[in-house]
Amino acid sequence: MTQATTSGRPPGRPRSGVTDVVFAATLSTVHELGYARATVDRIAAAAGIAKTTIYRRWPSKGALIVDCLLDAFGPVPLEGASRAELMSSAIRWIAAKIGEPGVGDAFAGVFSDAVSDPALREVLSARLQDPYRLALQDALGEPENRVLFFIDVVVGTLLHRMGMTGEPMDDADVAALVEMVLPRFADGAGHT
Amino acid sequence: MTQATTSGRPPGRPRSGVTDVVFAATLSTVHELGYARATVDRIAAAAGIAKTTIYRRWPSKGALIVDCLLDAFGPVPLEGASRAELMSSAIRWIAAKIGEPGVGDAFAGVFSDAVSDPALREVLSARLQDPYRLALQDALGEPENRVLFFIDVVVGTLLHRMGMTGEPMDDADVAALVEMVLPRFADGAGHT
DNA sequence: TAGTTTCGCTACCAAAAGTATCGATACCGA
DNA sequence: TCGGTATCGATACTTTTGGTAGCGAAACTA
Repeated sequence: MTQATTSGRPPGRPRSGVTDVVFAATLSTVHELGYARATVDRIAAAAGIAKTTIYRRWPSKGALIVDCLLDAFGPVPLEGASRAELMSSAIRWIAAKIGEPGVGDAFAGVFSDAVSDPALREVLSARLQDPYRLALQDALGEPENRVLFFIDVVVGTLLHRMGMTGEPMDDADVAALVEMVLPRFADGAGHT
Repeated sequence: MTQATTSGRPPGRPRSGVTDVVFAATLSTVHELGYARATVDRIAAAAGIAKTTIYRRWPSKGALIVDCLLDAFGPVPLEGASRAELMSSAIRWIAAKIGEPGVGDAFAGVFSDAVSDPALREVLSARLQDPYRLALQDALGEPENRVLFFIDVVVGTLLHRMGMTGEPMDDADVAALVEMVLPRFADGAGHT
């Protein structure tokens, strides 16, 4: 529950370690009620803590969701013998993550909020998109604009399906997405 | 200002023809302030009418935006000698429409709201997506799931770019999108 | 025990969607 | 010209929700 007591810890009551509980409560609440009805009050109740405690740690609901998604996603598994395998596994990985209960709704939800909130858009871009963009640039040796386009296509397609149907994309269509994207990225062909 | 007075009109004061003014006010307000700050109050003020008048015609803000988008988009220009030309022009058409001031923001905004509002999602799917889906199925002779996938890719990509950057996709990337999509749709190749 | 910080709790504010009411107005038919 | 009817603008209201303020209690250090 409490932090390690090794070195110069600041005085006062230590913060209780509730981030994991809050993340789990966030995803399950979003999964049960949808993004809009997953109010901060309800998330706090599901986590068994007070709403004010959430606002002591995260400056806004959007920032909480972004952190929650960061925790849910983790690093991209950029593995594969060839570029084709690497990109294929990355696409299937993000598709599977978005299909996990609550994750897709939360993702589409923050994305929606970011449309009319430049500050949240900045958070979303810098905290969530940039790490994956940089990892992809590094692994593929592609310029920034190509990787951004790749992300637009893959994530945009998956979120559009999620937003229009409420369900994640099935395996067959994910496979079609892989087959559509790969020829323009897997080898040196194609450019912007 | 008033309706035609030809035949059996219902008694009472006729509705004033303000839909065009409201649509224009909606787009310009969304363009100026963004989706979230384009409240119904402000839209009504921009249109020079009362908020209650808007709610007499549209049951919700989402329905208003969908109608506004329907009016802004109009029918798809499905023309072109070959399938490739037809699809290419359709993609460029929707990209250009989304790039028009206010349209992209409004589109991304309702889409966002629809994520956590099944009723609005139904409106969005039936009123906005289905007409274009059916027209494409008819023009291309493709099954429903293929056309839905096509729409997911094209619209999803364009909206993701709009949502992450706040700016519509530029011509070069739209061209890249066309080149990516065409080979999997323009001929009989590829299937889900 | 004194000092410091976080805790939960309650109350609160502001914004915005949507509703209710009411007098005024515009149209029809007689 | 005069009722009948339905819409108009205006105002006030309810409800929900993100976010803030203040307070006494609890947890930790020295």
